Amino acid sequence: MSDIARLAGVSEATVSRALRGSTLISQATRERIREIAEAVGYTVDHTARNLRLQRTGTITVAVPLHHEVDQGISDPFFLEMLGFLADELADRGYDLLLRKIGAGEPNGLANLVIERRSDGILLIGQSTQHAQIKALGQRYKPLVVWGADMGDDAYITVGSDNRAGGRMAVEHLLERGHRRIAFFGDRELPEIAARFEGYHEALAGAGVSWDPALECRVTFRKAGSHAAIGEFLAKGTPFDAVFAASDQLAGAAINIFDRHGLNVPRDAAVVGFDDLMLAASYTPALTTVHQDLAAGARLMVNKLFKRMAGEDVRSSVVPVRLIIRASCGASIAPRPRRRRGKLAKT
Amino acid sequence: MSDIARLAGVSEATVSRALRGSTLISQATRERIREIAEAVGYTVDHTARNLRLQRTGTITVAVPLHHEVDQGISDPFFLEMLGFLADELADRGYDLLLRKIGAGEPNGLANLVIERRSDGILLIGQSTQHAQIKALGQRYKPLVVWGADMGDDAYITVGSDNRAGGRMAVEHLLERGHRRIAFFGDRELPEIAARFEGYHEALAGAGVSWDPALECRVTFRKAGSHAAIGEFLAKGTPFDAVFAASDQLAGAAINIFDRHGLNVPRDAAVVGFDDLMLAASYTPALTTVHQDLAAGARLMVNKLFKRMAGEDVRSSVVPVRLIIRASCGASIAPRPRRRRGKLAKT
DNA sequence: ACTAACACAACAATCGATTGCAAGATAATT
DNA sequence: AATTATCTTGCAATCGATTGTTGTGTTAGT
Repeated sequence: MSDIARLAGVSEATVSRALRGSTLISQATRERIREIAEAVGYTVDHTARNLRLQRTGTITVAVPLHHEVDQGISDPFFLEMLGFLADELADRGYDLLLRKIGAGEPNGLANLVIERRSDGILLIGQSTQHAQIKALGQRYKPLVVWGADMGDDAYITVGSDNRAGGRMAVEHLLERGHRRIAFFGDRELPEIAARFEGYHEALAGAGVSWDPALECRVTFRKAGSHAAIGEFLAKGTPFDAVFAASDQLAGAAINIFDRHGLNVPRDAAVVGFDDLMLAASYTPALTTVHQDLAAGARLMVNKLFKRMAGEDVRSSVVPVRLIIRASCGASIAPRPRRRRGKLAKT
Repeated sequence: MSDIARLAGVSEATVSRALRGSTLISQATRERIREIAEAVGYTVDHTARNLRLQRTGTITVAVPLHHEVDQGISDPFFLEMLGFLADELADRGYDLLLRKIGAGEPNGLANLVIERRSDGILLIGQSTQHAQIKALGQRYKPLVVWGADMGDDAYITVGSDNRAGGRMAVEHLLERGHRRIAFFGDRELPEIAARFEGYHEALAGAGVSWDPALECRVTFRKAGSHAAIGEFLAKGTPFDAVFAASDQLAGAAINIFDRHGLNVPRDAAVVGFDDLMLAASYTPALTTVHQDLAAGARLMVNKLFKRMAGEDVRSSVVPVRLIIRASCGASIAPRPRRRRGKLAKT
């Protein structure tokens, strides 16, 4: 910057003001300085700027990991969310700092704050860390969490209407005549718990009594989910449909059913939750509850910036809708047989 | 920090040295200062520290987008890679700054450098931007790219042995008696091109002539892939197996085949590439080429830090291996039929 | 007892940008 | 012509940490 000042024959102060477009500097010099800066390829040093402005220009996006999954993030849901958040933050000129919060590190969350590396925190999911998040939210304001509203106002959340989604999914299965609808998911996670509530509500609304044996408590960990679903099948509980708490889980379920000789949707209908991009590419394509992640990300970022500005904002819920595809049996096409090696046009 | 200095009755310089463990400070005062810092909950201000040290403590991880996919990152591959990179960087005390580089922004890559926001750049994939990356690599050293080695030494790459992977996949199909093996993928991407080479090599090695009609140029974009695969089927080119350039694509192919009444692996075997966590959950489970992303991420980060230290390092290639699952027909189990609603244990 | 050697700790400059206040230059008013 | 008002620009402090150099106190050697 001092180079620019020297070249332009003005002080650094003038350069700084000119480049920020301050009206204190005359139009003429402002443009002259801009041209010089352009010519020498100058860009401000963010580190210095941030130090002076007492900010970081960065937002932390943290992914809390469940205790079972300490090795890695596996759910593609995170990626889709991350993509949308990256866009929203980039639009506002902020950087995205990515962090993983292992359940093993007791104060992983608290560290985010005391390290002061970012101006705000976006948490993708609550995992099983509601208590820690709550503690953090009480003393740290620029925090927005994607997940379920826990009722207390300890921290701001943005999340899908999980209960409604669960209800819609199960009502659809009920309409199609299914009565023994299993629930696959880990109710320790707040969002999943809400989806379960919707499931339960729908059953109750249709006068179908719920058999606890229809619940398969399956975690998100890959090996765990396979084992849990296998055990569920081994128990032999009769069922004719499954509401899986995530698309990933639905996919795993369909796969394991297939290995056990059960066809979806013929032997059991399956409905998922998330509507990831790959949900349409599962075989059969997944009927699932669509979450509007773009809208969710925008809401999260908007709320975060409002909180950073000291405004008070409240949690909000993003509506969901049911996407009907093949896995619930809604559109089963007849399956002609073809001889291998001789495939004509279809 | 000045608070600590006052409390301890020493100068800020001493505090700084004590906290960094300098031996210039006596053991006694060092510990005393540490305790005080601990007590008042002090942590260094990274912004100030980085300014003084002329670094940022941050590594940019950038995802170049193909021109077709400007709306979002969709391939779960990125997420898995990202997770591993996050771990590696965290271990070294560096932050991970995430960026998307749209193909629409001509100098999106160059901006990364002139903005000086990070001490180094990791690029996940080359997309169709080899020329830009090359230009960047010539004047900016702390850059490591995940992808295919392009022969010229314009920039350092770490990547799977795509050619060998393609060869292994196709050799396996050949061994199982398949002869009309289609290739699904977008050869404009360097990695995919290498996989195609392996495919071609394997065919040549087995003395099987290649029919150009067996190539389906399908991009990664969801809608595009569906359309392209549909067209391929519509053309009616006979085939008995598919080598898909990614797991995601393989999944889409299986799904579309299914809609057209073709069963995998009965009517056509499918082999993918990546071995994403979800590959095992596809139905049928995907035979695919496993990439060791953990090793790849470690290599990338190691090389990057070496380059940042001024050392000269070379590109390297990570070996791959074939994972055989059901989609190539290797382990087709008989499929008993069950009546819906009456599922006994299996 | 005097000096050399050494261990500690403080001073002050530095990283690069921002900004309140003061001062200089120019134009306008009486 | 003198004075005020209006524009522009510069000075210097500031953000919080790091580090070369200097200064002080202690110990050891002869």
